[in-house]
Amino acid sequence: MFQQDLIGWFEAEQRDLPWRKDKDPYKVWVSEIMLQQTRVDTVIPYFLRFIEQFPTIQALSTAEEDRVLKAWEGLGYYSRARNLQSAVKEVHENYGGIVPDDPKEISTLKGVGPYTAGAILSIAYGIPEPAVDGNVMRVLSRILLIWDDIAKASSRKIFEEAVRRLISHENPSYFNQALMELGALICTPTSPSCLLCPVREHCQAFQEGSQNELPIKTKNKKHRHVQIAAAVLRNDEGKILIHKRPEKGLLANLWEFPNIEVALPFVNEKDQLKEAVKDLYKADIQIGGMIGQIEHVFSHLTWNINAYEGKIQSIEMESKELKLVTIEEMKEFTFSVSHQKMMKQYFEGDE
DNA sequence: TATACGTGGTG
DNA sequence: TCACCAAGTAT
Repeated sequence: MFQQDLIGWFEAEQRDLPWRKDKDPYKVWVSEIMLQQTRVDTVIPYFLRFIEQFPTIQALSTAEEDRVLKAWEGLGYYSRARNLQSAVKEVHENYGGIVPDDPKEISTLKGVGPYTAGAILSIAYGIPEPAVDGNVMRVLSRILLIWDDIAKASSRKIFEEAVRRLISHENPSYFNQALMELGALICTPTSPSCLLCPVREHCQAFQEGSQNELPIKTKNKKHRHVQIAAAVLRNDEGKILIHKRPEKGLLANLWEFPNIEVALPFVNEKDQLKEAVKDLYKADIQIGGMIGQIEHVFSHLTWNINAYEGKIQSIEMESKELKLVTIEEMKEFTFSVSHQKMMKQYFEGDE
């Protein structure tokens, strides 16, 4: 029987992962958010530090957002962290600190979409709800010979219906986790290990030899490139000017060095940056030499940063989004990896 | 429905 | 080198 073969394999072969130590709905929740579009090996150290720092719903709901972002620094998709804290506060205040076990209720929480709702409900509460991620679509497309394009949003419900038909009501937690684990370890995107697969006898793609043609997934478009000019600016005390990014959009609420998107060609960018800093931050600055050129690739765009050093002649510090900090203080603020690269270039050239 | 949203690993 | 990816969600 398919369910038995799948779950039996999972019981024998599952990886020893820190979020599998218990079924605390809060910890399951944190792990599922971190694992969105993110590799297991990357998540492990973040999960351990995060749970150590914020062990309970109570702890996370009362934490400073800046500390939460700092704990997330380097993990990417930072709105996950802010949505998680917002949703945890909601549970703390309106659900008595108990993660709801109802599909409709849990789905109203920020950052909890159809996959995460199903994952928490099945893993923490043993409720037979589908948890369809990329692994599950890949595995089931092969087992059931489903040729729909998994890149299309409309395909997910096809797989959810399949899971509703197949899911073990005896152990929905292991059933869902086993599908994902199988996708991660055996039924991989390229060159799946069908000869090691515990359910190959149930797999229609294996029977007809089409496992390498599935799943169907259309390609994404190539992304755009953006030219950035940025500067590490110090005043006569040696303090460095940093700026908090807007609360929406790319790298929301993270800190950065003053920078602009270069509209006009290369030659003027130092002047453009100087003028922008004057307008935006009411600062008179002098931009000096280049400290580095950084390419930073996001999922949907690439930044090509020309980074300069510079001096602050005068500045009106009014805005909360602006700070002059020492190098030591700077470590307390959350920066994107692109700006960490700048920092590194600057300090390597500073010796 | 399509696009914005990060990062580091990989064949 | 580089496209593709890895336990998706919000808008």
